[in-house]
Amino acid sequence: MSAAKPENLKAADRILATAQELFYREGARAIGVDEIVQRAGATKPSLYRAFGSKDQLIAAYLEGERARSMAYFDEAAAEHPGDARAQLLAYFDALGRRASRDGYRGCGLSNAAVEYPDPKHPGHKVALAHKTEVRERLRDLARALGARKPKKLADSLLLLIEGVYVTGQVFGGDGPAKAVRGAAAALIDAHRAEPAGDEPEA
Amino acid sequence: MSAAKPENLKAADRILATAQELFYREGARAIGVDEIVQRAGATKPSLYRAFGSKDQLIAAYLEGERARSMAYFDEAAAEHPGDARAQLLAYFDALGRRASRDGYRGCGLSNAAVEYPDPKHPGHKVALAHKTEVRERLRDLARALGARKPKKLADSLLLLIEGVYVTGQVFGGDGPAKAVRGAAAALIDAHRAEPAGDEPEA
DNA sequence: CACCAATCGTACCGATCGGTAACGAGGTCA
DNA sequence: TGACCTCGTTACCGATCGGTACGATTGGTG
Repeated sequence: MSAAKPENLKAADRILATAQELFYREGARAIGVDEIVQRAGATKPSLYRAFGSKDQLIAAYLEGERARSMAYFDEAAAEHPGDARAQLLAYFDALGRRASRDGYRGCGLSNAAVEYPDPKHPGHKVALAHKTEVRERLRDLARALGARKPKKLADSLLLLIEGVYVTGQVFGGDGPAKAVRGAAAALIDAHRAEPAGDEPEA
Repeated sequence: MSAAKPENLKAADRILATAQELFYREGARAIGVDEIVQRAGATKPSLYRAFGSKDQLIAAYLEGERARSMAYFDEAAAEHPGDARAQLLAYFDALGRRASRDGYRGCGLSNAAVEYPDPKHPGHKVALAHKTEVRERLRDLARALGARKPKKLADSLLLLIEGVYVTGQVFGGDGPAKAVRGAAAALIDAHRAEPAGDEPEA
C-alpha cells in the first residue's frame, strides 16, 4: 500500500505535496500523519523536523491553496486588462465551470475554517487572512467598476463565491454553481443602475 | 469535568442533546464519543444501544438540524402569507442577522458535508437530502414570485445562503452576511424585470 | 415472592492518534 | 583525517479513537 515515490524530490517536498492532495480531497482532520508520510515515501521525523507539527503542516498546505486561489483572480485580470466587469465575469465563469466538475471539493481554505472553527488554530488563521484578502480584491474590482456601493457589491459577490464552494461539493455536476455567472452579472448591474436602496419596504 | 445532569431525561435523549451542541459548535470529527457520554452523564453502551454507531448519531443530530433549518422558512412564510417576495426577504433578513452574531457556526448540515465528503457517509446523505429540499423550496418561492427563470433564481439564492453560512463563521460580526438581504433583493428584482439574458457577451 | 424484560454501568478491546528519542548514512570544509 | 551538519531510519511513547462483552439494577406482572 505504500507509494514510495523518490522522484527526485526531497522528503519534505514529497510530504507537503502528498499533504496537499490528501488534505484537500479528504479533509485535514480525516488524514493522519502516518498516512501522509507513508504515501509520500517518507517517515514521521522528516515531517516533524520540516514542519514542526501537523497543525503547521496544515498551515503550509493552506498557504499553497491560498496562492492557487489568488491565481484565479490574476488569470481573469490578465484576460481582460482594464475591464473590471469583464474580469469579474471571467472569474465567475471559470469558477462555475470548475465547481461543476465531478469530485470538486470546494476551497481548501474554507473547508479548513469549517473543520477548525477555533480562531487560534494556525489553519483557521490562514483561512481568515485569505478570505480577507479576497474581500479586499473584490472591493478593488467593485470600485474599478464604478459601483455605487463597492463594499456591498464586493460582499455580495463573496457570498456567491463561498456559496459555489459549498454547493459545488454537495450537489454533483448540475448544482447551483452553474448559475453563479448570471447571478454575479445581475448583482454587478444592479449596483451600477439605481441608488441601491434595497426596495420600498425596510 | 463531568456534567452528570440527570434532569429527568433518558440517557439516549441526553446523549443526543449533548451531541447536538458539541457537534455543531466543534464539528463532528472533533468530538469523540467519550466526551459526549461524559458530558451527557451517560456511558458509551447507552450511546451504542440507542444509535448504533457514531456515524448514525451524527445522522440523528443532522436530522434535528434539518428540522431547525426548515423552520426558518416556515417562520418567514407565516410572517407574510401569500407574498413570496416578502417571505424571501424576511428569510434573508433573519439569516443575515443570525449569521452576524458572534460565535455563529453556520449550517450544521453544510459543515457536515464538508467534514465528510464521502457521499456514502450517513451524515453526508442527510446533508444532501436537506440541501435538495431547500433548493426545491426556493424554486417554489421563485415560481410563486413570477420569476422568469425560477430555477436560476432559486439556485442564485441558494448560493447566497450557503455563502452566508461559511462567511458568517469565518468573518466576525461585520462580515459579508450583512449584505445578503440586499443581494437577494437585487437578484429577485433582476429576475422579474428583463429577459434574464446574462449580458451582451457570452 | 419469582420472573422477566428493559435500562444502565464497569471494564475492557485493538487500532490509530500526534509526537519523539536515539541512531546511522552521507556530504563538506578544515 | 576528523569534526560538523543535514537528512532519513527504526522503534517507541501515552493518549485517544470507535466499539463491545458482560454484569448490575430497575420496575412491572404472574
